[in-house]
Amino acid sequence: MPELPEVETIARGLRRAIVGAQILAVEVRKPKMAQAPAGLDFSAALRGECIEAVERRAKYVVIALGSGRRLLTSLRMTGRLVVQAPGERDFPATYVVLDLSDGRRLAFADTRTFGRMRLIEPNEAWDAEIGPEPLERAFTGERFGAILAKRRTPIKALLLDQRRVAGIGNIYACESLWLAGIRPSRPAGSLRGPARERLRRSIIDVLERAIEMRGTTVDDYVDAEGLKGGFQNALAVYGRLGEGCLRCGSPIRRTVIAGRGTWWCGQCQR
DNA sequence: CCGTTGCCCTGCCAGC
DNA sequence: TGCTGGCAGGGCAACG
Repeated sequence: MPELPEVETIARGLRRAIVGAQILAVEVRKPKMAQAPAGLDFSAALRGECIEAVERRAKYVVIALGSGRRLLTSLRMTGRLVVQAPGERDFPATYVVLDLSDGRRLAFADTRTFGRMRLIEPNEAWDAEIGPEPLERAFTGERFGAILAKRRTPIKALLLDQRRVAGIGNIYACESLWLAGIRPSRPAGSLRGPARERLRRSIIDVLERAIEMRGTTVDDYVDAEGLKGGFQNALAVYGRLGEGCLRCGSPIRRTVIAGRGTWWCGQCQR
């Protein structure tokens, strides 16, 4: 499930691989997965574009194009964005293929077809509603405090809300709350002082360590080279129902918050 | 405005 | 063995 660390890993891999390449041809095999602004044809608009940069914003891979347009990719749960050598076989469920000038291909595959590519006009403020990047300087204690203040929603639900903080998904929400020793159901606004600062630092720490280990592969995730991540071996709570807490030994519990499975330690998360 | 619920979609797996 | 139902979940729409 690509979240911030996985998307960051993919974006870094793509940056090395495809910046400077030109898009020669585009094949869309499932039209709903390749969206363009009104009046534009996705394939025709991309044909001939140069790839100038690859960035990440929240859980989106952002490919900056010569025209000033941008190609966004949202991988959702099972999406893959992989660079393939000439003649290499398709991944299963490959739905959009960009043929590059050097013969390689950028393939977008997704078994569950929840993922999307979306072409964005140069001046479109597509990320106006998305919250601050937790690994940037602007994610200060003061800013985090303002985001949590007076919110009665469970802190776990708030962390998953991309309008509040960018890039955190279910795995890293669970892991950050465990590291900070905070119960996932706690009202966001009840976190103040040291607990709130512990959570902010835990979010940053967990995301940075996960990026170092090239993300978490639970089942599907692979990076731009098709390689699995390593952080699944460092998970403290996610998916560990009934196993011992790494801090206190009591069994990890599972509940549902905001419609998502939530793993946590009833003993040391308060 | 705010917060919650349901839907999209397929693969996997426990249970019968 | 083969089927079925439940679960996995990011982002969005609909609802109260």
